Amino acid sequence: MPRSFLVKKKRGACGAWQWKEPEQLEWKEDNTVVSKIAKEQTCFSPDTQQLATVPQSEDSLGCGTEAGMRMSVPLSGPGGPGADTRQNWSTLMLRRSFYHSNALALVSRAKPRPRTSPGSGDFVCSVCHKIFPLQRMLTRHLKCHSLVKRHPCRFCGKGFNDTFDLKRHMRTHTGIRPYKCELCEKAFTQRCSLESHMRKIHAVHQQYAYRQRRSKIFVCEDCGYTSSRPDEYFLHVRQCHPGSPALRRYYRRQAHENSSFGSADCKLNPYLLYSTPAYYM
DNA sequence: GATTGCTACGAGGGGTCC
DNA sequence: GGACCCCTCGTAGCAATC
Repeated sequence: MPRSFLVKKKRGACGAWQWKEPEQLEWKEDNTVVSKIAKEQTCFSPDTQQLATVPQSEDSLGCGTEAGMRMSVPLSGPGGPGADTRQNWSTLMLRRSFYHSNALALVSRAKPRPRTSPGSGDFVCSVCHKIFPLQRMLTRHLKCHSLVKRHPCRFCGKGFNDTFDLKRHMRTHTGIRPYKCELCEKAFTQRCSLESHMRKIHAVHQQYAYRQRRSKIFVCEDCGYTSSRPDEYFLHVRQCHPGSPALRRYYRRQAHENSSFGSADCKLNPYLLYSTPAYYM
């Protein structure tokens, strides 16, 4: 039984949000989920910076293939499933406001435009006219204009463009809070929440520069175990969750490195585990 | 009603793999 | 070059509190 069934959901966090009926979702063969909300979609006009309702066919949902951003804004589902989450998780629905907030977020994000004219070598989004220095950044950005979400949540069906976003979202179901305050008993799902808490409640200011990478912590998404040491983390995963995808990724990497260095079985060597750079996982 | 603290999430930046 | 992975910041929305 997934731990998500045991998560106590604050009504405010989810109940007030609007969800979408599951039958309004279509699961594609590649395990992506796409809204079946049909004929009317909300479109953000980059020219007027306003939302408009436009007809839409599903064919136009391709990533960056059509001019104009399309966001689905289903308007049904009074009350939402927030009150039902404890009773029937199997009918969890996508939040209506997920799409709505997406649209609004893009409206708000459309305002700051640090660069208005592309230089040579820049890549411009044909939908929102944002400028990116690298092609791959534009390619990835175009996914946010698409309704196709390649990483669906197996609990609630909500889709994400990024695996990290999905992993982060899954903590709302599993209740795992890896970021623990050392000065009180509180724990948080995200580092920024902990840092905000430390700053506001304990007046502890982080000694990090803007966008500076923090010290890596390893989080077991199966049970919530955390460690700042990769050897401890992998030993835990190997002992408690031998089928973990994280472990399989680690083994793959070890196999790759073994083939490079010609060494024999070292994937169970804790010293080698410890030598694994933190960013490998 | 305003403020505060927290949750959740979108999305850009960057490193690495295939 | 695209995909993957992980990081960060910014912010909307909510409940609790003032």
